[in-house]
Amino acid sequence: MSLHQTISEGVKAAIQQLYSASLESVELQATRKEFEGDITVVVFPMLRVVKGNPVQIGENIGKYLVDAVEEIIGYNVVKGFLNLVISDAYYLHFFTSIKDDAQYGFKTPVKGDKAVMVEYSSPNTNKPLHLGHIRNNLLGYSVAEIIKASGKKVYKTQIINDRGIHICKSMVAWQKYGNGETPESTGLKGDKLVGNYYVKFDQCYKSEISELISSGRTEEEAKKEAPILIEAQKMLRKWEAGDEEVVTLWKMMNQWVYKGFDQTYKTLGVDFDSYYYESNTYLLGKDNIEEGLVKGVFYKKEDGSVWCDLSEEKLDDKLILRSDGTSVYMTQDIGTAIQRIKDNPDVGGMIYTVGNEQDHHFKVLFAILKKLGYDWADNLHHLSYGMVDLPSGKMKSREGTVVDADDLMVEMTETAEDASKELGKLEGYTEEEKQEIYKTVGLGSLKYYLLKVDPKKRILFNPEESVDLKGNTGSFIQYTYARTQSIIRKADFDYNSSIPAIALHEKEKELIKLLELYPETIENAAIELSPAIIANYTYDLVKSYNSFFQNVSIFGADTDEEKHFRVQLTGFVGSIIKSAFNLLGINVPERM
RNA sequence: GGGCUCGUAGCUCAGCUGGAUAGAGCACCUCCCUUCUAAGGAGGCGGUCAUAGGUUCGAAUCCUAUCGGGCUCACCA
Repeated sequence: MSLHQTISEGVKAAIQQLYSASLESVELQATRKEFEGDITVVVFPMLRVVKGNPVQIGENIGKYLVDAVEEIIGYNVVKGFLNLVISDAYYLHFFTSIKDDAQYGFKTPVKGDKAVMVEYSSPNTNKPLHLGHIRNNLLGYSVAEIIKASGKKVYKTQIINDRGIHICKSMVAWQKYGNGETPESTGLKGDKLVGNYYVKFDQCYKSEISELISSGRTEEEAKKEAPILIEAQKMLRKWEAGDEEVVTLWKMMNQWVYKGFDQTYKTLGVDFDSYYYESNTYLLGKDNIEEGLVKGVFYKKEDGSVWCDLSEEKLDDKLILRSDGTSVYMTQDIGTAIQRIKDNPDVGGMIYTVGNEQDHHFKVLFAILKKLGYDWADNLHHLSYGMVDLPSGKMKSREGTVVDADDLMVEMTETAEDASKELGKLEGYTEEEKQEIYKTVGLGSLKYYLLKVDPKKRILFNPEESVDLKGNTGSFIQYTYARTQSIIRKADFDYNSSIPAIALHEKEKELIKLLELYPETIENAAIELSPAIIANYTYDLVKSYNSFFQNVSIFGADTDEEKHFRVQLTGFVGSIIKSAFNLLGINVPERM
């Protein structure tokens, strides 16, 4: 039983004994620093069942608790707040009970609990990954890890947009201007090479438009009649008809892109269990239309188009099938969702990591799936996140203000290298070891910077701030971890033995209180789908540890017992930092 | 115009289902390296929690309206 539960029970018993009334729940909070005590019981809500002066009631409960509950050794009442003093023995006992638990905070998977599928990344095969994708990938990966830690099986997946007119654009441009270039012949990453041809197409398209306009067409006509666009449309039809030449070209260029993406994912440290390709799924969903019509969820208009009535959900009716019988984006998404559950029958819910510009789309998608009657439709979540803005404004690919993912990761690593060299802390390590640490630190800063903010908020990406090593940053936390490891290396005794009774320093108590909150924090982050909760918790823990580190002498302790305990505490704090950062997908260096 | 969302210190952000005098970091100012990693610590300065009402013992938090930023409302994906 946790301390909170013990106290809650105690307070309920006190009210029962003293006032013969019963409480539904007890409100507890951590005591503010200015007051004496550790845990505070708020008396006000009890006034509904117990009549009287809150201060007097607090006094009575406090007196009762000191007698009845072993862990409570004192109390004081300020206004309607009953502050309870918890014994050192409780904290020591609690710490002893968790310190050897390598799985502390992680629940073992519950048998029978349904698995969760997390979709993230969702790239487009003609554009290299950029800063926005980095936020998406980090969020998706981290949420998947957090849910795993909270005790569920997780499948990570991504759907790749590899078909459609826009894909044909880069293919046409490569055919016309590529001269047979390949990633090997140019030394370019495959996704970059293909991306360049996508840009090339756009340039060519624009110049054709202006030519047409100057020869007397309206802008609208010009946009439709540009020869290169006609060519791309022709190619799409050929692709859909299975034309061998086009399909071969498509496959070749896709392979280049995937190879490039893999490299980026590897550097970023994210991975996937399965891949879905739109070229395979774009026809899905049509079968489900018949099912919807039979169930009366969908209806057909005279022109043959199929719609879903969503007036009950206070949403506009949604088109599911065009009058010409072709499907739309929504149709595909319905089909893909159903297909995924078929592929993985143990999955009971899905999380879609997609930007908030699609909030409406997912609201509609989930509503439709629920109407179709799937039991898993209640467990669908849109992990919606805000855009990443630059100080100069929005990222726009057409204006060339996009921050490329690969470039950014290299820059962050270089900045970490510069800072590290300036401080000169890595002397005596091999060049390889150093490079590894620079990478860990550089990427750690980037990841933490993007994850510490509430997902649903927009992020202002300030390049200078993101590489900052001071304050609430990833590298500050990594630094603290490295320091804990240094302490452990220096401790030449076995710090794993049991802990004797000693008086606790205020800073030690604060640390243990924070450690107590760790499992709850993971649970919360899993429910809220927010890595930011873990990030902020870790920062609090690190701040608290640093304060301890600076104000409490570890090796210069008065007694061996104290030294012993402080080293153990340091070791445990280090292990929590490491596992919390694992949940964020951030590595920690053993030294820096 | 309808819907959703955000607005907290000069800047970037925390603030759990309403609880005590709203917290951190950056920046600025003072101290602390002969002692465990100073990428650190101790402290100072800095707020009408966008605005106006309401709900109650009590509101940054809940409700309503207004202002401001963003997104969205396709037989596009």
